[in-house]
Amino acid sequence: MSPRKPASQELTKDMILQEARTQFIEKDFHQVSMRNLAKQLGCSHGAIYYHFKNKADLFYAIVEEDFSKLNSLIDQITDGPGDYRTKLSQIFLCFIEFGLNHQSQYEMMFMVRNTEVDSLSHEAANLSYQKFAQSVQTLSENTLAIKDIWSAFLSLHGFVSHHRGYVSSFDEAKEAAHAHVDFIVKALI
Amino acid sequence: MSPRKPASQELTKDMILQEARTQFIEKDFHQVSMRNLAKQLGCSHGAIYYHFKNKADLFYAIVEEDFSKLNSLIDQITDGPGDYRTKLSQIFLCFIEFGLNHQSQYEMMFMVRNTEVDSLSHEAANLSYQKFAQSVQTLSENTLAIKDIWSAFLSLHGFVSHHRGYVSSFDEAKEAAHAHVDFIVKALI
DNA sequence: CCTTTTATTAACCAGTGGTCAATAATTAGT
DNA sequence: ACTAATTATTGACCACTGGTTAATAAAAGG
Repeated sequence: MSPRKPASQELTKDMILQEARTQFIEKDFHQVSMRNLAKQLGCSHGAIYYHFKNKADLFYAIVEEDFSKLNSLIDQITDGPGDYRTKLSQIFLCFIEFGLNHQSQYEMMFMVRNTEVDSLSHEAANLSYQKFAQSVQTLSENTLAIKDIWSAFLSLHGFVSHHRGYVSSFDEAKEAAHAHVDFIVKALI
Repeated sequence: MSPRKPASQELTKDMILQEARTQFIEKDFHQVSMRNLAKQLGCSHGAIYYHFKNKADLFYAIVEEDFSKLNSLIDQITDGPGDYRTKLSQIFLCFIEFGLNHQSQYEMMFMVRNTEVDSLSHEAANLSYQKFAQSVQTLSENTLAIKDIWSAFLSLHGFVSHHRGYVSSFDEAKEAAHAHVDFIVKALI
């Protein structure tokens, strides 16, 4: 009713992000609506627009945060123990695991073709690939061709983008993922 | 104004399909709206629902027709001249070419995860893969493992689904496509 | 010529992302 | 403590979306 709530009930960016994250697990970017978020948060949908420029901006904040975690994971594997080939497989599996355990984020980063989202996620997706490619490259001590690394990435992308929606987590596609990674490594080495 | 137009101006399924096809080249399933189709056709959007059950039904008619062309192309290559390895590459390239020259159709068939569309396209996508897998299998004289054929398919899918939206036709990704196909064949044989 | 079938419209429904003037709660300044 | 400025929220609005349906005019059939 009142145009501003008392301080104890005030909306924060974190509250919005938390609710958005919750819904983002079950639904994708297009299925989560600002109005339903507002309803769950007990505010009007207009209030969200005070904290975030628009829908893409809100969800990109989530995507960005999660993808920085993926970069850390890749670093951990690259700098960790194990031989070249094992590490390579680990990175590939890690990418697939991330994609299937953060399906909405993956979709927004690598699949949504949308003028609103593009400006944000296009750059971030590129950066994420750079990270991937650089790790693979250094790991192979520059023996791999750039175009082959790119093909490997696209092949991983194919696996994730196909299974998205058909499995609810990486575990359900674990075996298939291992087989696919073996396939890619075979082409690569 | 009048509730029914004179016979000369009556709407037909073909007119709707034609307009939908035109817009489907430039926009994807979600970007083409029934209302805009109607506007271009000079009718009310309700009229379209007399000819098609719903939006998914209308666009699936287009997708179905185009994908049967893909199946024919694969057959042509399989039964045509050339050695095993050349044919294999040809089929892979053909799949990519089709995907990038019919991007909206490809998206609806293999990428849209939507309850309305799923029931229709899920089955058709499966059938299309069956065709692909069977051709590759017979071509290799049953020397290839089923899981490897599946991996090859997913790798092709990764190429198409990545380039969708970034290139406007196969030609713009021709070189990259050849490199990617070589990559896949390397893993396969 | 009358009746039935068929194709169309326009109003309607529930939903979407996004904007904005009005305004109440909070904070800053004196 | 009082006032002025700032800040956060609402709810009405806009222009869209897919989809449904009663009314009805044109066409077809008897």
